[in-house]
Amino acid sequence: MKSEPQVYSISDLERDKQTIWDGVRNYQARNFLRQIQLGDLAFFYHSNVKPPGIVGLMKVIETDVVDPTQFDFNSQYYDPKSYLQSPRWQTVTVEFVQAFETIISLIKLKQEFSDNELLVVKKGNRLSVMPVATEVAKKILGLVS
DNA sequence: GCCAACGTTGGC
DNA sequence: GCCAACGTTGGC
Repeated sequence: MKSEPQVYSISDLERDKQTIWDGVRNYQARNFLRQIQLGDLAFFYHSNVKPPGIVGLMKVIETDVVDPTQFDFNSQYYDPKSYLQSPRWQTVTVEFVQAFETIISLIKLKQEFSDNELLVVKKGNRLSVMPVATEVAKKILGLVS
């Protein structure tokens, strides 16, 4: 799950302990959010910074959360075409688990994984939420220690 | 700052 | 339904 750290960083999550992962406005990314199961772990990825990469780990503590910002007129994520009776955007609530001591940079990820193994290293992939296979996730965690 | 790789919009 | 124009993401 990607976030630009100047908008919301792993440090912010550590401070807040938990957060609703709001603002996703891409249907493919939303569909991935819908597939997330309670208790799933997720990597926190810092995008649009130097260097980009995975900076920590979090845990999903609530699924099928209606993104409140879609109904918030003052939010940049306000969606006038979404209705209270049938919300368009669902997301999850995540809990802080761990901030890695060093970033696992995108460069490192590209060295370790093919774009078939790990979607985030695929050229042109701009989705802010992507699935990671369990075996790949284990290997990534292995890079931390 | 550039630009590739998308996704979205709207005229037809 | 097609597709040109436009907007956005995000690595580089």
